[in-house]
Amino acid sequence: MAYSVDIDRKWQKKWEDGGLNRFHPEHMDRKLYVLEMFSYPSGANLHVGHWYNYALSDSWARMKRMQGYEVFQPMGFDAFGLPAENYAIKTGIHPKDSTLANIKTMEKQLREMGGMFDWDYELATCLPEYYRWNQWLFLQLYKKGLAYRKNAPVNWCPRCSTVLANEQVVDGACERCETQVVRKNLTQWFFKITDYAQELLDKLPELDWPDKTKKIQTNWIGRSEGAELVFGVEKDGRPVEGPDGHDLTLTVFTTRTDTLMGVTYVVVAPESELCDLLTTDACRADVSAYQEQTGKATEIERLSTVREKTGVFTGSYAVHPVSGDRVPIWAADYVLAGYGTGVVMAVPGHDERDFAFAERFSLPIKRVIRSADGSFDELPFTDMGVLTDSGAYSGLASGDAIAAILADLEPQGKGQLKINYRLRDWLVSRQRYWGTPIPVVHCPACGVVPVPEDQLPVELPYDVAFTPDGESPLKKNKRFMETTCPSCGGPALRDPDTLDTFVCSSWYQFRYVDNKNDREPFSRDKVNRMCPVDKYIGGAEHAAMHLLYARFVTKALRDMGYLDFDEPFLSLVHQGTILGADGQKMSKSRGNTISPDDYILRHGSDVFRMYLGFGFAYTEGGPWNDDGVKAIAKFVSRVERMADDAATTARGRTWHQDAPARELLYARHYAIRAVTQDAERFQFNTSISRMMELMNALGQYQNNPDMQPALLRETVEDLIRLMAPFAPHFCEEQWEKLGHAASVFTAGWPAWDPEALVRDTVEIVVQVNGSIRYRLDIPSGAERAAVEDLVMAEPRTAPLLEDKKLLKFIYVPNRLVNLVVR
RNA sequence: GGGGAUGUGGCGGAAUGGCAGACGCAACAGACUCAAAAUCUGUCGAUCGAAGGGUCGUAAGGGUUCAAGUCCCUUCAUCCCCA
Repeated sequence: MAYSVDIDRKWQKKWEDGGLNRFHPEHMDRKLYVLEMFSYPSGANLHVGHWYNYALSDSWARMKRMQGYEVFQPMGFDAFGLPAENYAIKTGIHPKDSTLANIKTMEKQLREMGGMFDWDYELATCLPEYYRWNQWLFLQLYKKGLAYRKNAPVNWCPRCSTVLANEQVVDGACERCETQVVRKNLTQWFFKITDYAQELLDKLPELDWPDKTKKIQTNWIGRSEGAELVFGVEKDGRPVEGPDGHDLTLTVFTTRTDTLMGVTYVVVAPESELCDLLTTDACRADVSAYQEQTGKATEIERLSTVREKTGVFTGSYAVHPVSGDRVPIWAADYVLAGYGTGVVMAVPGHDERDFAFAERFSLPIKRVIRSADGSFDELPFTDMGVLTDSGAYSGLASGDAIAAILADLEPQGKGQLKINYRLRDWLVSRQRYWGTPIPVVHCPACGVVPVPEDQLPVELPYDVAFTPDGESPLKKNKRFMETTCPSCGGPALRDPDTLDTFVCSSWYQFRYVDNKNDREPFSRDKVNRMCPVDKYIGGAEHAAMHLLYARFVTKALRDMGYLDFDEPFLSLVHQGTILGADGQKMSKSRGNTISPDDYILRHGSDVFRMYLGFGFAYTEGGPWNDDGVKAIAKFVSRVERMADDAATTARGRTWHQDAPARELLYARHYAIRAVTQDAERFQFNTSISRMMELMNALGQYQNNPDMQPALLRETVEDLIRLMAPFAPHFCEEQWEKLGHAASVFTAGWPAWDPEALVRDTVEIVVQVNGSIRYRLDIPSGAERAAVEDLVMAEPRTAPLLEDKKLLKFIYVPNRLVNLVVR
């Protein structure tokens, strides 16, 4: 029977009936946890991106299985989130109904893909069996002081009067009604990831992750070493009383304490509370107008260095900590309230943004640094250098000046070393319906009261009006909202917000291993034995948030005693993106999408899978090409014909090593080694190339008059085993045809014989000053001296050295000789 | 704006600092065929040469090295990410 989708179905059924994909916890010593990022159950069918991620990771896992590992490869669904809710708003279909239906379809398609998933370990985050443990996690973090509430700005659409997620804001406007979005403060829940900033940074080097992903995390965390300096404040000629009753001071964070004597003004973020405190009555109107205007700008716009600088004088003055000079305090939106202290000392002579701002508003610009080596140092000069015009500090190098200034300021309480992180705490509140309810109760008498663990889950009600009209949808459901206080028993209200879906995905890798546990989120013992995940595969778009959140939660769980390791994912691979045939991102509006189903019906799922493996560098991706699919279909049918031929020749007969046999043996073991090594590092395209070469060698050998059937057959069987992870249904069929009763996946992975890879002679190139002059056969593995004799004795060498002096003889074993002459 | 990548034949893509273009597609030629398809064989970076062979060639320009697609600097282009 020629390979087709029917073969797929035959083997899918056999695998299911025979329990081939079961994970056996009793073989824990050989366990390998292979995890693909779970998917969002959107739309109806799996798209090419799902296939690319899941099918090829599955191939890798299948290879590991053949190599003797007990592979744990679960699958599940990241089932809460905005798309289902937006879909519901548009169509009226309840998120729960659409999500559960989508999951059904996706499960079916994942089976049809031939994935080696053990469905006993499936999970879906929108089910109470799962999200009750999200709530549990929230409560543990709350107990530990790692979950807290504070005011934070949200994107607010005044027209829809609702909160928008960042992805719902398009060019500063609401994606639904195109109204300008404003920033508004709301009390929200945060996880204190910043407590772990340093460890998140420190543990990165030991992870087997792509360098660029580590770099993204490093930048995201954004550690900078600097100092906090304290300025005094004068408003209308008098000190200002701060919220604590003491005289108000301004603390700034700077990495350039050496430029302190160049400060000519100070800037506060317009949205900060400090700004209101500092504004004088005379300036009140201007500042208020400015605050309103600036509320519309996004952070990215505000931090841009090319954008026209805006700002307004607050009327107050800062008192310089060293000179005691008074400098004006401005409000300007290039300073953010959420970063550092929300106050910046402006040194226009040595900072580009301060310089642009000072020019725009005619503020003084003062040089206090010169280049150390006298090189060009036009202002703004932002490099380190030597201090000038800085009083007692003049003449010091920047580094020394920082130490000297801090040494002077520290005793007065006006300055100290400080490490600052760009990372901010994780905002987990969402004013949305389709998510995990936050398990706290707001009691008029007791305040915020956590729901006792034995009352979890706080179930998400089904019957909710989720059309947006300005409030969290849950707020309108009286039966949900109205409850009694667990502490005093009086009437109280539930929290109407839900948790960010990144909470679900921050710990799912632990739930998989114990997904049916109804007493705890997971058994500590099981997780310690099964985790961390050995190989994690998913899109690079999660390089910052998801991966950072999961790392944080792992560390928090460790510190609370629920598990005993530091990192959730030891080794990480990102697959690339498959583009449309036009080289553009696939999208319905461009009409360049590829539907896997059509190809699978026509060619079988293995041809589709193999094309994905062969046509792209896995971590790069690239444009789709129909011709490439045909090429694979052709290759698969060549292998099938070869297997047919081999199956008809008797097995078990011996063969001997003659010249053609040695050629084939070389090709065979070369392929085994290359496929093994390349597939190991997710180089599926070159792995498949090597299989094609082996197939070509088999074709040659088959036509040789001295062909020995037993060797042909043996070699074909090796090819089938090498191909099995990439074409699992097809290879099961061929394996069966070749007379094997058991699955090819129990047949073991072929081993290469180093002996077969040693050839008698090798061809090297002979170069003169780096360009190739001729090629020469030498005995394989020859000593340097022997090669030198051979080359110097070679008649072709003499003319190359005529009138020249041989300076150096370079020999790279078995590759080349370079004669360096003058 | 910042951060991260990428740039190699007509195309997808290979190359631990050591023979650039593996493998495949497309194209061309041949075999088989009444013919076509399928299959098999060969050619296939540019350029000069009848040929042996030579010269040039990995976005552009510089540099390090006996040797650079690979390492360093500058420029250009494209793509991705930004709580």
